Amino acid sequence: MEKKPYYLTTAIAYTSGKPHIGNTYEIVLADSIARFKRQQGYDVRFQTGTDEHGQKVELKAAEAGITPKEFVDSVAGTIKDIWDLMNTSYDKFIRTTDGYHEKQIQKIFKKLYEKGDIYKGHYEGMYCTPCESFFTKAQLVDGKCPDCGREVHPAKEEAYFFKMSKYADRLIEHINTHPEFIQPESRKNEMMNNFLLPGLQDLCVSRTSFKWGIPVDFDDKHVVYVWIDALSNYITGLGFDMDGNSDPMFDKYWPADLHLIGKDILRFHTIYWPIMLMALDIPLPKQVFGHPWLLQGDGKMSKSKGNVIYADDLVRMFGVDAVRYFVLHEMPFENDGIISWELMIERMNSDLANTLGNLVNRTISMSNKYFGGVVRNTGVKEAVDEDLAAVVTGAKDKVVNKMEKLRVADAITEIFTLFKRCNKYIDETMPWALAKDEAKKERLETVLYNLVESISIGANLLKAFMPETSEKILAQLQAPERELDSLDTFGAYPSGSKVTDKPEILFARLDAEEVLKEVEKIAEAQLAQAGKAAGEQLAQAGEAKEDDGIEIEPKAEITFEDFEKMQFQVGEIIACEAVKKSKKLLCSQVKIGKEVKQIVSGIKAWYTPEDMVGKKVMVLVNLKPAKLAGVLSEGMLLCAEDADGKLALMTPEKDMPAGAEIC
RNA sequence: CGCGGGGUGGAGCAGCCUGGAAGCUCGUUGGGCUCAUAACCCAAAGGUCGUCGGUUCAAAUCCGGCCCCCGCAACCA
Repeated sequence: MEKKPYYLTTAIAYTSGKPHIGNTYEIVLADSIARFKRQQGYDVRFQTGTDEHGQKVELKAAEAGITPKEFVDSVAGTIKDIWDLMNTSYDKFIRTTDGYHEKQIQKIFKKLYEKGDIYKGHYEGMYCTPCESFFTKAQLVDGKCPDCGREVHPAKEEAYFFKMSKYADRLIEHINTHPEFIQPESRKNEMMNNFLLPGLQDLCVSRTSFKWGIPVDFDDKHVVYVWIDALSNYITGLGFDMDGNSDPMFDKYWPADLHLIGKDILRFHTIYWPIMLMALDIPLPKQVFGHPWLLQGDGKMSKSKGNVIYADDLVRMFGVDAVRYFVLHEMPFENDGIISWELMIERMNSDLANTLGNLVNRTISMSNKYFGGVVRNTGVKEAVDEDLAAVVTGAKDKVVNKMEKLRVADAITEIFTLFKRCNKYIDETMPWALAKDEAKKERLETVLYNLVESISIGANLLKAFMPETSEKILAQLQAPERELDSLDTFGAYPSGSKVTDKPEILFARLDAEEVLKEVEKIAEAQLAQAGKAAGEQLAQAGEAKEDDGIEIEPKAEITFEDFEKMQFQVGEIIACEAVKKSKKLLCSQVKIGKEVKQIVSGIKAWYTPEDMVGKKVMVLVNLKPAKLAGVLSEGMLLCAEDADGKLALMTPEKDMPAGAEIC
């Protein structure tokens, strides 16, 4: 019988640095789905990879003093190592710097251009000539180039645009007629209401401001911008060819059954990508699942706080399958999940060591103790056996149903319900009591047989999620691997088999204190590294500071003339209110000399309007007025900002009258 | 009135679409057991299901107002 193809992909990881556990979650989730589908008899193709172009990579490489290619080779290697460490079974690891990919991107771009869906236009904004860069007004720092601090001027940059709106109606129709297309469904409204229904903007699909990208072959000033480049990996990785000479694999696996991505890039996958495919006359993927994030409980992960959790640290301390179990189990379907070392330890001890590991261990020990390891089904049944068998044989369908809905965490829970039932069965039957009575010996044999059989079924179900553990359990029980479909029948364990005489501890209980001590060491190492990097930057800036001063990008030197252009004065805040419709803005009336200026500032998170009134602050007064959230702002209140983005207003050290010049 | 998600025993979550005895995991307390990794099994305590109001014989669930939290979008001059 021909196996049904199943093609699933993860997002390709951006090669700007080492991925933390949150990034790693996606590949593990995808892997469990891929393995499960294989178990169900599908011909699975599972693709992942790296997105390697773009300005950020170009900059990071320059900082490191190596070529972009050298940089991405190194980071892609790290990413692949972590994917392999997590024991993920991808069939294809694509890199957007792969030759075949780049070639097809150029063809796709050209095709879209010839078709008229991509046109040459202009990107308007503020241009910094020396930096050859475009900025929106919002990106400017004090009206100047954010990179070099020099003057910018309004200009147009040539760029290619994709006519998104042309396909919008077709896409809306498709989403409405395919409710399963966007998962979870709650996200569907967000896409519709926010982007599709208000009308799509044409998408800028090329850049001239950096070089590290795939050149547009008919206009080599331009490189293809991320959308077309990165998204297309899903087809180029199958050997798609724009000229019609696609690899047979493409016809076999496309359209993809599932794109598994983070919820943050849902928009690109449910709007831009489908529209691109429509323009190319390629069928759309069947489903896009925007999974939630795995977040750290105590604030954002940051290297400078030393609290970044990486997969390799976790694996070193807990083992691969424990980490797989944790990320899969802890992640709910729609909301973000939380990871912390404490939670990790708790799961490890309670679920893995106690419920599962101990169950396997006590079962094997009893077999050895009472029957020299030989497990026989003597058929001496009692009523309790039926409930056990019902729970055990019912697990398969439950797991299949959960997986059908991509409820991976729930699927795992079902399997552990099975193991818990086994523990209960031991108490119900009390094998140690049976062992004391020679007449109950055969009953005892059946009890142990039932346990071994139940655990075998559970272990087989566990295969997709914790492959190594599954294998270990089956090996210790001398149990054969079984087809998924057969796991709803009880009694397939070959009677008379002999379990191992030396049961290996599957998951050792961990002492929380000891683990947390290790964690301290990791944190210190991270801090040291962050400190080192910071130190280097400080040295470069030539202004070494004490304690934990923060570093910012140094700007280019300015002349006194430049400085003189700016006028700073002391202002007194005489009234202040929150700007409605805005989360961050406060609108202050600032008395400066005789004048009163209205100034809007993004400091609502740190000051209440009441706090503000009466304060004397430092004001940049001759900044060109602008509207913020619809409110006119005629200057800027100066603030100090720390690494976490906390702000503090600058106030004169001694009392000064409103209007006093600051120079 | 930009879009969306959420507020359920100490912690983390399910239940809400398709109203009808408030559930799961962990933790706590008491008990049981001794095969096992101080594990396993049982029981108990603990919740006005954010808040106010409406519909209904009946509301965590449906409807409306309000208060908080979190994403996205927009501006953090």
